[in-house]
Amino acid sequence: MPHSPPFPFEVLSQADEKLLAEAGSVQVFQRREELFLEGKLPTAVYILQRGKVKLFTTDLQGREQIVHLARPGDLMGYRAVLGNDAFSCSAAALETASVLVIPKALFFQMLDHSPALSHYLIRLLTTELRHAEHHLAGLARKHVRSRLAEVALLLAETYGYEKDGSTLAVQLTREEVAGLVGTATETVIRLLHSLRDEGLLATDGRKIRLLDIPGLQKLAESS
Amino acid sequence: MPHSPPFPFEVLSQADEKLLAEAGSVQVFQRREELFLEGKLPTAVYILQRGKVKLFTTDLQGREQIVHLARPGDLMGYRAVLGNDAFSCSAAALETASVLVIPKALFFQMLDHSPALSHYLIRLLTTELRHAEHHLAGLARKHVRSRLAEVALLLAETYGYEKDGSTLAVQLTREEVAGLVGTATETVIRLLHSLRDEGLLATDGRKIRLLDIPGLQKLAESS
DNA sequence: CGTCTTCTTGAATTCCTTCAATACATGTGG
DNA sequence: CCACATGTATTGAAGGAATTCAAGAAGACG
Repeated sequence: MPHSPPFPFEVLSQADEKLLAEAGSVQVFQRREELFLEGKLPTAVYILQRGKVKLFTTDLQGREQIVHLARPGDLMGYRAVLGNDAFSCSAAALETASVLVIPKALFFQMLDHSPALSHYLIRLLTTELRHAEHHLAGLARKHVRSRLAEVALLLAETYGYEKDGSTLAVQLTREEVAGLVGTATETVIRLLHSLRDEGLLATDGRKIRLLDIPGLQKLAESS
Repeated sequence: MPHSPPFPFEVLSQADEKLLAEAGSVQVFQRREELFLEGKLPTAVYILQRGKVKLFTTDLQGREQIVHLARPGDLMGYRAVLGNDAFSCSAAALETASVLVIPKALFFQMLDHSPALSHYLIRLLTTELRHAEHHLAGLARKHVRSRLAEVALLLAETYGYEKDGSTLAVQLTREEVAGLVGTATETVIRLLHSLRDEGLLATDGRKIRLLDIPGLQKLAESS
């Protein structure tokens, strides 16, 4: 369900934009490179400019639970900064990503004299919270099978399709899909096959084609 | 994990406080009475003054998933209002609750000329989002057994204890506990017995006494 | 080409759900 | 205050869903 409104450079004053250009920096991360780590103290907020990034927590057994998928325009790390707290999750690039890094002090400065930015942040947080709660209610009650269908639709909604109009424009390992669904890698594999057998989707390595969206939606709603 | 900072009347200007006194109204709800319903359009935000309230969604099979427990000082329904959207969950009193009802227009008015209120809301949303994500990661991966231990600790953290210092100051039906944990009522019953047999807690009807908090914490962390 | 990661499959087991039946509690109207 | 109706709690048994472990195949990558 993560699809937050993109960061609105429009809400920034000219002065802020200038500050940003001076104090902010653009960094590039390759697949698997980490932008920041769960438990560390934040020094900046991050705006994704190009590429794809996953936000995830790691449990004691070393398994990843992905809590958010970011796309260009998304603001990351701002919760730790706002709450003056350690990062509650880690962030890593899913594919080459370029990121605008805004030092903490600058972010607060901008926040202080921009009511528009405050209001934007409130909207953003509201959206994310709604998604988190929806996700939560789903995880608690639905079978893994339904959740997998939901994740397939989520990926489509978040990153869209290739030119063919049906192949997901993001490629994840089975393990990463498992981290999204909240299940074991083996279960993802078996259930992907099961959904394939029912004609809901097709797989080719890490490529996934959605063949029957209404069918997937129905499955995602059920159980 | 819901324990948001209480609504700070201090951040309100004198003018706002006056408006609130004039346009706001206090309503009392008995146990099971609903403050608002999932899917309906909001007309107000709600500040809990006394009592306990659950926020929950209902799935197709009619099972409730509790997404938040509110306590005095908590603001409710503000997300639907902010997002100009239908309520994403319902709210019902767990015990007699008195609630300050603030009409939507008034809330926006207050928000518009109070940066302090904006900043407060940002903090509030940040806190709730962190809790939601933590809850989410837990639900996805942990066994029901661990989640039940977590819920017991959550209830203690949220509503505290009776005078004896160990009995939870909130009484829920087994079904409500199941709605918090995300499981079936029967499973809650069986696992409560199992935790009792291990000396982690004791039950007497709907009263629950926590006997071994470190033990419960250890269990909640694991699996 | 060989190594390392990722993917796949099978089998056993655990955990949890569901259904069904019964006990207990609670509260209401007579 | 009792009798009954309703809602809640409990227990057993059967079945199903998903995890775990183990082992092998396929793919990626230097």
